[in-house]
Amino acid sequence: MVNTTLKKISEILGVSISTVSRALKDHPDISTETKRKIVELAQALDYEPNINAINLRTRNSKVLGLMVPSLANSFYDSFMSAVEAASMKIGYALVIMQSGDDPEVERNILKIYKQNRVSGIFACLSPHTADIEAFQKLKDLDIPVIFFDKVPQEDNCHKVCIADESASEQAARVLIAKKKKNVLAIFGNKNLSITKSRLEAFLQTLSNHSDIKLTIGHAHSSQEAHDITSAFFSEPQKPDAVFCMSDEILTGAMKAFQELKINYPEETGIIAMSDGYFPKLYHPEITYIETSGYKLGDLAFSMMMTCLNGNNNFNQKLSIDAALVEGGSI
Amino acid sequence: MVNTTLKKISEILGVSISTVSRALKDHPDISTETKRKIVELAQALDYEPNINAINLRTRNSKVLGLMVPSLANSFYDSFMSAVEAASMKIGYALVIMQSGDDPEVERNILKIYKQNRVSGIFACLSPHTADIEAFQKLKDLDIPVIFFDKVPQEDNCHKVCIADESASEQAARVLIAKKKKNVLAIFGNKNLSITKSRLEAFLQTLSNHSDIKLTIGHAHSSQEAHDITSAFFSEPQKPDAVFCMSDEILTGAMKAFQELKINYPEETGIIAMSDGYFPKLYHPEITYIETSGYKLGDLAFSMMMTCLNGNNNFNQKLSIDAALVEGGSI
DNA sequence: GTGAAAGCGCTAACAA
DNA sequence: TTGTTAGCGCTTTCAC
Repeated sequence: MVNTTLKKISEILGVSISTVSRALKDHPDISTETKRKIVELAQALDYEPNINAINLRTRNSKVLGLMVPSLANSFYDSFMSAVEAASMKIGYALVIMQSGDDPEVERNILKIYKQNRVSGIFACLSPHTADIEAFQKLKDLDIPVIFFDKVPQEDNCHKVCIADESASEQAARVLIAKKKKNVLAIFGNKNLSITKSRLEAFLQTLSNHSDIKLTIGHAHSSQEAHDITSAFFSEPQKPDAVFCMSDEILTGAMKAFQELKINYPEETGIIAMSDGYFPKLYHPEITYIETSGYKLGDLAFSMMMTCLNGNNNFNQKLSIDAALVEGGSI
Repeated sequence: MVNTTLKKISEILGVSISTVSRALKDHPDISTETKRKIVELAQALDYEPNINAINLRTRNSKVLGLMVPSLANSFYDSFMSAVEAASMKIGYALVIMQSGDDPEVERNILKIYKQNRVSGIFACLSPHTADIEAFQKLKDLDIPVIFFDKVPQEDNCHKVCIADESASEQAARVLIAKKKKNVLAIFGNKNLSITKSRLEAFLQTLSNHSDIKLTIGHAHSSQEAHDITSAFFSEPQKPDAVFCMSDEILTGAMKAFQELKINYPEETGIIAMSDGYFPKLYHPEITYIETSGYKLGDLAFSMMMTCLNGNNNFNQKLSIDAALVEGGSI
């Protein structure tokens, strides 16, 4: 069977296509009686407008693109969840595609978005993306791009991020306040800008506290975080606090805690940066600096709305503040 | 600026629109020379075909819909990840929308998919969805629907599931093999068919083992699973094994274990059904029956392909087998 | 209050 | 080998 169209309805009722179109939009010109008949028939025939025809005619689509390295990541999931919910609320559909951290796939995704004439794009870059020219070109077509989380260095673009510096500064302040003296701090991949900014602010905050012995580790996986933790707690001088830059690192460290039967917060404290899901899995719950994917999603979406409403000529980086959530682990 | 169109290219080159169209499709009719000129100019002008026009003209879109209760769920994430990757490979885009377990939102999503003239739909129902008539109507429009995970009771539809019966039967067999005598089994929401089938097979398998004392709990959240576990381990007759129907329940039970400092597998065993991510978070790792979202996604996608290729007249429920993964927790 | 007509960008049957 | 034409389903201006 084929979809109901305005033409079909107009033929059955013996009116013109434009009358049907107007009636269905509740146009004031159309008489109540005609309107009633048309709306009734449309309902009976399960009429749904063909979005493709509308987009073609009106030259704008209610579709947004969202490009992300991987769908299987709880931070991005909450980001997407927020964006999807907000989009649906205003009648936009979201086309989500994963790049697998491959710049070539990224270019391909961009092409698909262009072909689909999306109204805007949310993009989280792969660490290997050197060149954002393809993104910049979209400006000429009035397609706004909001970069999130992993954003480019360039200034002339829109980006939203976690306030990394402030967040890891807060974590460092907790360590100071709790009078920790021998801290193991585990960060992620050195090449990621997110690692760099978190590490830098962390060191900066602790720089005038020479009484704190600080050991920095870099883990590329949960397993590596486990191994690092394990190694340091086998030494005679055990750390009295562990800092974890991310959920991935936290789960690795906690597995080591369980393995070595380390009691926290008594024997040692632990603090993390997280969106809050994993810290609540443990008992006692982990104290963490909250970096919420939901909030970031909301922020990105409102920036998108600003662009879509024509205020496109600002180049701005917005950050969301992180807050300390006490769990009792330090 | 405005997008490049066939017309624009044809005007510049002084040829007809159809020549341009054919050249860009590498149609054999067009001379090599004309083809070269056209392709070059198209590239220079960043030409990308307008999908809306193509869809309108060809009456079919390369878009699939995927409806899921929530994006923030690791099982669904891996499902979506598999479906998205497979879709992209054959040039389809995925429109993901979350229902929030609200049947009204589900209806709305369906409407949007219909308006967008998607080629097919993957759907995971909310527990409250009583009536799948709206889905069945899509058959008339030749839009295949593949239900996954939470599927309707009806026979005349396509569905893919974890082999729930076999999976929970395997879990029960482990309990028997390990000679457990006092088992706490925590299941999910009673109204879900997934709970029903898992529970039924579990009970069935244990039915001729009257020496095993079995307590069934139902938890609607991780917190409730925690509370149930906590309560039962405060009794004098502590269980010697805990079975968790899902990750959500497992994490709740494990939090209780940590709180009560229960040593497993020594004091009590624990076994779960999971896709494997959460069981590996703990030490010792949790023994589980694997229910993989990726595999289910692949299966759903291949079923979709079958439908899209015209083999739509089968009503089938396919399941993927679950396997035991030993973690050392029981 | 309603209709006719043009056109969004593309494909494909038919003509030359 | 290339061009002409009609039409996909819709919106919107202009006319009556």
